[in-house]
Amino acid sequence: MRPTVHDIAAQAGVSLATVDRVLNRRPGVKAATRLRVEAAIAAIGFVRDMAAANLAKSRVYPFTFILPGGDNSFMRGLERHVREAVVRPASDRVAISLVVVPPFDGAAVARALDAAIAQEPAGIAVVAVDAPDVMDAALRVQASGIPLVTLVSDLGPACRDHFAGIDNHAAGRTAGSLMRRFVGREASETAKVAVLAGSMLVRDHRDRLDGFKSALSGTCTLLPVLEGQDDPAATERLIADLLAQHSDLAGIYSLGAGNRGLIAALRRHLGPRPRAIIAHELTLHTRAALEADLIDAVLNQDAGHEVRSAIRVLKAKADGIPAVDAQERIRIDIFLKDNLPFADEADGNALRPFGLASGEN
Amino acid sequence: MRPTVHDIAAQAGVSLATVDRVLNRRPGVKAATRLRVEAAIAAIGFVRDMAAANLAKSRVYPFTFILPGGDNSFMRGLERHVREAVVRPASDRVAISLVVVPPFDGAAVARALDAAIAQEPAGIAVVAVDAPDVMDAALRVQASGIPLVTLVSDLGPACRDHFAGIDNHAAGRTAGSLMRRFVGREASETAKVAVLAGSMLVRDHRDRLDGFKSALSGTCTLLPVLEGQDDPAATERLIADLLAQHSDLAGIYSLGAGNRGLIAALRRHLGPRPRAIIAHELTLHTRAALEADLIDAVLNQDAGHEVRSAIRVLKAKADGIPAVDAQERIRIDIFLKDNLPFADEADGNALRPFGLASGEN
DNA sequence: GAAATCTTGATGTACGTAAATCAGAAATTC
DNA sequence: GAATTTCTGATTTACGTACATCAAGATTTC
Repeated sequence: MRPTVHDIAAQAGVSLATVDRVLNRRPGVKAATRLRVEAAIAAIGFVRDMAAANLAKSRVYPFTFILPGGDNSFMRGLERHVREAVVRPASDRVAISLVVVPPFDGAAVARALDAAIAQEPAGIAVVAVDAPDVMDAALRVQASGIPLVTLVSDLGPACRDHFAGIDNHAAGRTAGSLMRRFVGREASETAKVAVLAGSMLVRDHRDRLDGFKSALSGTCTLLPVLEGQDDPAATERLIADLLAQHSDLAGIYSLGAGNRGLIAALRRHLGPRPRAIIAHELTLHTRAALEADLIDAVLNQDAGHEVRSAIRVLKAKADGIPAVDAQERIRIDIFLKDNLPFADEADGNALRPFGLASGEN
Repeated sequence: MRPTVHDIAAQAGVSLATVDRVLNRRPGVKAATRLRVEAAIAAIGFVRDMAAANLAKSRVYPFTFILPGGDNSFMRGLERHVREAVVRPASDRVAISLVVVPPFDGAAVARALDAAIAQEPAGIAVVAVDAPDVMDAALRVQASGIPLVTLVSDLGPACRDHFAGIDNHAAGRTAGSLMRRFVGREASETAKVAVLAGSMLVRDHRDRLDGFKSALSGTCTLLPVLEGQDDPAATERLIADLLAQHSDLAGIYSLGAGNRGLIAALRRHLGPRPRAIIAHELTLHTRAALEADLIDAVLNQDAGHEVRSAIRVLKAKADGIPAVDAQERIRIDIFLKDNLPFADEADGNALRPFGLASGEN
């Protein structure tokens, strides 16, 4: 049996009340006594039962999550993970309210942030849009003393307490390394590689492109970046034109959303496809494309990890404990056809048993 | 505030005792009443507070973990994660005793299993050695009604309740796919690829080799498999000889331990190294080799995930709840130089704050 | 030496659930 | 209709911690 507060009291020869005062840093304990108690704690190796402590405190952490709406598969998966966290009771004592705003609408995000401030939550997590009014709203959040975490898409260190997402420059480099190797050395310098982005206005996409370029660094010829604006039909046309014009295209890097259009164009395309197609985010679509050999690799950020990490960080901030950033670094997953995880782990289409949280990683 | 058992009782118009009987599947409740209570649970969206439940149960699950000793970096990382679970109090109520046995010693593993049986734990996890006496001991464990989980290395479905490890055939296929693409198409058929194994007597290694071959399927010429027997010096000589004899070697797949010898040989080697070097398990050594461009890719299984998964499964078995296998599937991570996680996440050389579990993913 | 302050002990309630006990009520059997 | 059996209610204790209150002892202050 693990030692309890009673054991500390016995060991230190003090009362339970005194142990409690020491443990919870309450005043009214002589320095000498405090040392005795702390020695006893160390001696018997006491660790506070957080579950019991939280139960006794019956403290709840009201958090607000702000996500973009729309039909982006990744965002919908993210939303599912947030909803899962909403109903998960596991010693978390977290009460999450979820706000969905129109996608790519900075003003809407800013309004949602201001509305959240009024609710006085213990923390806010937001999928940010890189716009001035959002940054202003973020500064207002911080000014009101509410911890703020950006999710997936960052705003820069000045506007938030923590970023729960991947290092997008590293993701771009990873894509570049894969591209370089998949394309092969022989034709490398003359090999044409295209990049498909949603919009260069989003910070993540810019970072990925920078990383991609730096990893490729002169081994390939980069065509001008195509911007699909997250519109499947437009993206499909762009890619179809691209394939028609460059029959010798060596690779495509799709660094944002818009995979549906890309995949549709590839599926329709006759003749040999480029040697290397690399995309982001494992969804039903990219998964199917991987399995059908339409795509070669998918880089992924685990939405579930990001949500749980955001919650952990917010809780730590709310308690005034510094978050251990190294622990909260989100990994960049690489998936080939061969190492695909089960569908229900990757995206949000399978239900879990009632009241059970997912297997934590 | 979240609804509690009291709210269910009020809503269903029954007593607390009856709610408890329904919740904990105790007998003595009429079918009709049970339905009423379940309807009330669904109606008010009750979810059991697991922290409080575990506290009240004050149940502990004594588990025994049996790991191989030796200086294998991966196994030491695994041991660290087990030790971490030992001191983790978080609502787990798990009491783990850790047994370290000599590596590659089937008899020792069998003895440890029998010794564990005598302790009557609620479950046993073992890094199995694929030997007849181990299988016999495993069967004795099962005969005594103790749930058994194999960790990292399997024994086959007949001898255990669950395997907490990666699909090694899939891992081999993944390595094969990467190899094929890294080597390039032009020289493919004549490209020579070597495989380095610890010993073909271990099941995991055989599975990986099979998967590797199937993914390569005639696109490369496979040299005879080298067996380094986990001896760094011997492995280094093998690789040095290999590099000397085949100056046109296109790739090396190191499918087991012995990476230290491989890396040492590569570091000493003068002249161009093979285009593609792929190894298993992210350790300090493979990490450093990746960063130094001595290795191109590392496949990894997350030891922390495996340990936590094993604990979850053992607990579920102990409670008579069927484990949800899909949730417990361990992923095959691919790491390039560019998407390396922080050092202390990958292997076991950084200490975590006292009493804090790792981020779970 | 009396008053004020600081320190400690003793005790009780609370959190949400588990589990046990005992007493009735209802349904079933003969 | 009496004797069983099955079901349900009421109540209590416990888990490990937090937190508040009151009393009393120890120490300091003037």
